[in-house]
Amino acid sequence: MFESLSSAVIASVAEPSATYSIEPPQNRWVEVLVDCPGAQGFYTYKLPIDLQVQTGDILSVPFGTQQVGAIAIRFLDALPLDLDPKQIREVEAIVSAGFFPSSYWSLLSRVAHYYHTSLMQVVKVALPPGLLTRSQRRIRLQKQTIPDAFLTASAQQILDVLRASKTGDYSWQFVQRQVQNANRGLQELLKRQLVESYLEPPKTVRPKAKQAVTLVKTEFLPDLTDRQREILEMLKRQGGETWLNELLQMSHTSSAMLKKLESKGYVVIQLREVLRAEQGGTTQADISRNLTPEQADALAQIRQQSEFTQVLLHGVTGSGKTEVYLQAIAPILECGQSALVLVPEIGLTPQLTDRFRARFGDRVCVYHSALSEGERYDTWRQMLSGSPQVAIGTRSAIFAPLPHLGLIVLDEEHDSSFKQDQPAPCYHARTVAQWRAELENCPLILGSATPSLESWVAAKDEKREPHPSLYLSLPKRVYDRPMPAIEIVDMRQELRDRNGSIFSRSLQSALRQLKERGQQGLLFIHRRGHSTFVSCRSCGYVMECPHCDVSLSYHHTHADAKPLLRCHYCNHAQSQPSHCPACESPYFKQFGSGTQRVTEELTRQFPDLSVIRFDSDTTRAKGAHRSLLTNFAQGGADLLVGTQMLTKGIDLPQVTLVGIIAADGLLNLQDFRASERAFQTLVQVSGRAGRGDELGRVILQTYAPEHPVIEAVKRQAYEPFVAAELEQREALNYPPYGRLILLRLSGVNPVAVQKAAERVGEFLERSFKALRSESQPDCELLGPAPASILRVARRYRWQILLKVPSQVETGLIDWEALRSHCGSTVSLAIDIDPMNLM
DNA sequence: AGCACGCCGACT
DNA sequence: GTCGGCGTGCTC
Repeated sequence: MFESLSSAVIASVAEPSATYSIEPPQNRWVEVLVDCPGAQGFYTYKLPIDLQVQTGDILSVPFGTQQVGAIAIRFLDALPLDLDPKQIREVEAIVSAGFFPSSYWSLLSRVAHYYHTSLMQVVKVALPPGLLTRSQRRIRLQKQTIPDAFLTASAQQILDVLRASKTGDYSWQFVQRQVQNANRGLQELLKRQLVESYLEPPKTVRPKAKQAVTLVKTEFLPDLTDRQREILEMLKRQGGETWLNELLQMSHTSSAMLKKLESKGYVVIQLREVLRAEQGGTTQADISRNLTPEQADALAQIRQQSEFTQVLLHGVTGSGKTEVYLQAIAPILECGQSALVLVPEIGLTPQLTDRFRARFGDRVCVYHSALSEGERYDTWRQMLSGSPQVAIGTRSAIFAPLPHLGLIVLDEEHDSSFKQDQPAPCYHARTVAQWRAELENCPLILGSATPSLESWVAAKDEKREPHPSLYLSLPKRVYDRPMPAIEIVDMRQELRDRNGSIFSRSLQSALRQLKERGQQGLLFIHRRGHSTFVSCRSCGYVMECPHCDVSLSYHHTHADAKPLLRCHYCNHAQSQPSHCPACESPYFKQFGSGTQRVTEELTRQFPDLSVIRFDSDTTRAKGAHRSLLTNFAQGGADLLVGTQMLTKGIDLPQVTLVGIIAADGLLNLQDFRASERAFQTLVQVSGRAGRGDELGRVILQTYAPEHPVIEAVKRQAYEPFVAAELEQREALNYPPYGRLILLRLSGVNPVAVQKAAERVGEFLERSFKALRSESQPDCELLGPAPASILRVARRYRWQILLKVPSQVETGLIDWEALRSHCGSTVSLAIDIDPMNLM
C-alpha cells in the first residue's frame, strides 16, 4: 500500500543529524535514491574503498546503461538476502558533498507525503538545478574516408545530419528527433564502424574558480625592473590583491610578467572561488525608521516569539510592513541566526531587495529561478555556510538551506504564485513554510493587506492546535497618510451619456490634471488571454492556436516590430495574416483592450502625456522591470500602464492617481475563489495611490457597480467582505473549511483521456464508499469533466475535483492504484489544495 | 529516461 | 517467413 511505503521512506530519512554525522568505515554498501522516473524506492550500491561518502551526498551511479544522479540515504553492513551480489555495482563518484542541512530530510519527506509525490521529485525542486545530472548518449563520425557503401535511408540521413555539423558529433536524442527510424540506422552505421556511440560523462555545476594575484612582499628590493615595480605598485593600490585578468588589463602586461614576479617571491597567484551571485544596484546604507505605535506594537509582539508561532501581519497598503520585517530580522542576525523572506515574484520587487540590501548589506542573498545555474549553485553554497544572513526568494526559496533559521517571512502571503501548479510536487510555499517553521521552531510571519481566507481563519482561531497563532493589525498608513479615495464609475451610464471612450469622463479629467500638477499615475488593465484576440469584422472568424482551444493574443512590442500572434497557453507564435483566412476580407483586426490598445488610445486623446507600458511584452528582457520602474520613478513618464504586475510591490510615492480601466474581467471568472482574488487585486492596485505626501485617488471603472466585490473595495471593508465570503465557503465545504484535491488527466488521444478519467472517477466512487463504511465523513466527487480549455499544446485535458472534509485521512485512498487506472498514454497530476481550477 | 524484450500487422 | 512498428517492464 502507498501509505506504508511512504511512511517507510519517511521513517528511514527522518533521522537526519544522527545519520549525517556518522562516519561509515565498515559500511561497504550504500542505499541511494536514484534520479529516474519510475525507479521508486532505494537501490543498493557498493562503496569504493577510496570514496568517503556521507548520507545526503549527491552521487553519480551507473543505472542500466547510463550514469544517473543519486542521493546517499543510508549505509548497510550487509547485503539484503534478496539481492544477488553479482547485481551490485559501484558508486561512480561524489558529485557534491554536504548539500543538505540536517533538518532538511524531515521537511522534504513531509512535502513528498502530503503532496503525493516521490521524495526524489521534492529533492529536485529543492536543490539548485544541474546537480543531479545524467550521462548522455552521443554519436560521432569515425574519421575515415571509406566511400559510403549502400546504406538504408535512415542510416544515410544520420550520416547527413552528423556531416552537417562541424564536429560530427550530436546527442543521440537530437539525432532521433531529426531522423525517422534512427535506431535501425544507427545499428547499421555502428556495424560498419562509420560512427561510434559513446556515453558522455555527466557534467555538473562546480564552484567557479578564478586566478587571483596577491602581493606577499611589501618591500620592493632592487632586483625589480622599473616595469615590475610599476605593476607591484598598481597591485598595492588595489589593496594588495586583485583578479589576474583585471591586473593584466590595468597594467597592459602579460601573464609571463606576473609569473616572473611570482618566481621572485613578490606575489602569489592562486585559484580562488568566486561567487556568481547577482549583484544589486549600488544602494545607500539605510537605517531603522521611526515606527508608528501600531508598527511598534506589532514588532514588540513578534520579538517576544522565540518558538513556532504563525503570525498574520494584516497591514493596509502603505502601512509599513516591510519596516516591521526589517526590524524583526535585525536582532535575529545579531544573535547569529538567519532569516528567510519569501516574495511572490522577485523580478517585480527590485525595490524590496534594494531596501534589504541597503539595511543589511552583503548579508542579503537573493535566490530565485531566474538566476543562472551557476548563480543558484553559488548562492546555495553561501546559504549553507551558516553565517547569519537574509535570504530573499520566490516560492522555491522555502527550501533555502539556511542552517540556523530564526524567522520566516512570507510577504503578500495571499498571492497565488506561492502555489506551484505545473510540475509535481504542486506545493504551496505557505504550507511548506508552516512545516519548516515548526521543524526549526521559529516564528512565521505572513504579511498582507488582503490576507487569504485560509490565513485569516487560522489567525482568528485562538484555540489553534497544536501551535498558537497571532493576529497583528496595522490599520493605518505611516505618517498619518490617508487611504486613497475610491470613486466607482458606472460605464453603462457613460455609454448612455454618449461617452464611447474607454476612459470615463472622470478619468479623463483626472488624466488632464496629472500633467498640470506634475503628478504621476497608474492605469491598471485586467488582461488575460482572450481579451486581445484577432478577428474578422466581416465574417467573425477568430484566429485560434493550432495546438490549443484558445484564441491567439495580439502582441506588438515596438512600433517598428512586426505584430505577433501568441498563444498564452503553449507559447505558439505566428505572424498576423493581412486578410481573413476564412473569407479573405481585409478587415481583420485585433479586438479588446490590452495595455497596448489603451496606450494607443491615450496617445491619441492625451498627446501630452508620456506613457510607459509595463506588461509581459515590455518586461521580458532581464532587468527590464527594474529599468522601467527606475525610469518611471525618476519622472521619465507621467503614466505607467500595465496588468497584474502593477499590483505587486510597487512603492512609488509620486503616484497619486490609479485608474482601473475595467474591473469586470476579474469578477466573472468561473472559480470559487474569483471574488476573493478580484477583491485582493483591486485593493492592492488601489493601494498604489497616495503613498507619498499627496492625497491618492482611485477611479474604478466597471459595468457592474453593484457587485459585492466592487462595493467592498469601495468601502475598503476587508472584514465584512471576508465574513460574507466565508459563509458561502462553509456552506459549500470549500477551503478553508474543506480540502480540495484536483486530479488533472491529459494525453494526446482524446478518447483515451476521457476513458481514463471515467475509470478514475469510478475508482474514487468505490473508494469513497469504502471510507464511508469506515465512518469517515462524506467526500464529494465533482466530475470527471473536460477542462475549461479542453486542448492545450496538443494534449486533451480532463479533470476531477475532490471535496474532502478536513478530517478525512487522504492516505486511506490508494493513490498508486488510482494512478494505474490511467494507463501509460494518459498522465495524471495530483494537485493537493489547488489554487487554479481552470 | 533509455533500452531491452516481445507481440502483432505489412511486406519481400 | 521476416521486418519493423511500439506497448511493457526493468534498471542495484
